[in-house]
Amino acid sequence: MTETQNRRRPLNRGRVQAAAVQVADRDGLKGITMRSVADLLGVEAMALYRHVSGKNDLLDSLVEVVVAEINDACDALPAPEDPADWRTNLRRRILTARATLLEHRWAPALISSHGTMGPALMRYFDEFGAILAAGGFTLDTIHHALHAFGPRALGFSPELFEPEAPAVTETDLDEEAALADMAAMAETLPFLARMAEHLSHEASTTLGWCDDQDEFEFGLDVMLDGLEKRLER
Amino acid sequence: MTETQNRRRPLNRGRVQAAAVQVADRDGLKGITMRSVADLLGVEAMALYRHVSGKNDLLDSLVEVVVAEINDACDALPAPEDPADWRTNLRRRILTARATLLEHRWAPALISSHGTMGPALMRYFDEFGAILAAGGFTLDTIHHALHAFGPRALGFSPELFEPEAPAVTETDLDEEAALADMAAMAETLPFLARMAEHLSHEASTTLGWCDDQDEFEFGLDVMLDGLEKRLER
DNA sequence: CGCGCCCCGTTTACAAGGTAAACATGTTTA
DNA sequence: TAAACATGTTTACCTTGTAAACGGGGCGCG
Repeated sequence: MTETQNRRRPLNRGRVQAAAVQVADRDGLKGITMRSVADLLGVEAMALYRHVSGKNDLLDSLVEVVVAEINDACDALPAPEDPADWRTNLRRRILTARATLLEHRWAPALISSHGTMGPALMRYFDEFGAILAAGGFTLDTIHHALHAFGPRALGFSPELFEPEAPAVTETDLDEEAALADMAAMAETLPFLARMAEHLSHEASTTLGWCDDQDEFEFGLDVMLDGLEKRLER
Repeated sequence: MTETQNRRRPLNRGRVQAAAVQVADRDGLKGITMRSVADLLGVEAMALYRHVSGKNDLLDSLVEVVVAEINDACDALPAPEDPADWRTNLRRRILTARATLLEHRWAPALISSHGTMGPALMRYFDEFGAILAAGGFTLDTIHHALHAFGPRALGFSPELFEPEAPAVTETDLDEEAALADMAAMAETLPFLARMAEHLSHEASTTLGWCDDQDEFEFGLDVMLDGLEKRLER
């Protein structure tokens, strides 16, 4: 019966990519394995090599797949009311990209580690730059801005400190140890100690310690403010 | 004779880390292999496991090693003239960190991919935050700023588009093909086409297309400007 | 002094994963 | 219909991380 399905749907690059995306969505980036992707397709690992030249090629192509999705989402946006309002237009585009990425949590890491610039990425940046140009920035400034944004242009910012597996069961936050930590910290890390205390006091206002979306928008707006200052008039 | 040297210098965590750094400096991150590191030490791979709990542990610890180096460099800096001049002080610290990272080109990728927060990193951010605090920022704003800076706080910004192996020999920039590309690009990517042309015209001013250091400082200053605006008075 | 224990590196072995090469089978073309 | 081709399978190999058992030398304790 798997055979019947195989006959029905012959393999092709698109199906391989789609399967890889599915695997990544389920098991994360490390879950992507020639064999795991092949399994999902009911096929042997070596079969994939007819359609991708190797794992690297597959991974690179996944970046393009995701960015293509982003482009689609951006295309679906209503046309900007005021083309000269670069700030609103850029912000909207970036947050749209972010929304798409949130459905593929593994994508940021992939994008960061694969410095390839395919057609989809180019198109994204073409329109990105066009928005800035419409806002009155010079080509030079735009060029710098593209570098300055970095991954933020695509809607994510690499977090230096990601918990990965927080998993602190209630019972194991040992009060005593925590206090000892605090005391030690206050000595060697006076500032962080102050901040930790401050944050724990108002922790109730936000969900968890740091709301990713909030942090992202804060950083984005800082960037936009800084850029605005460079708009010569 | 290797034996003699082994007897002379018994293995320990520090030497393992140092060897790993050396390998990475030479062959890049992917060059770090239990066996390659062991080889460099004149030892078998499994010997490393007495001092490191696994490759992951080794890699994590390398982050700390590098950041410790950064901290040393920052400690060697003369004391700030004006503690309230957060902008100058922060800028100096960040650029010092960057200078250190430039000697370990592999470090940024490592740091980005290992979301661990060891003592060295904590110390770095402790002083980082302290500078902002001395400048008059609220704890909340500082917290946001730390997120907003992200890797830039350590002196690097993830480049979305890294050439990796530029390697365009003079003979193979086929004039004809290049023009065809340009034409095709002007159609589908009008903005990038404009920018490419503009940049190629003034390419002589900077070395190569994009000067990393310049780009970095531009982004940094944009960020600082944006932050300055959030300094409530 | 000698015996046993432990520190530390070695040997051996295996599993996971990428991929080359030969092969089989069905489809298309001459 | 036979040859060429496309597509997936089988086998096999290599690299790399790591578990487990081993060995030997130095040090403390009887």
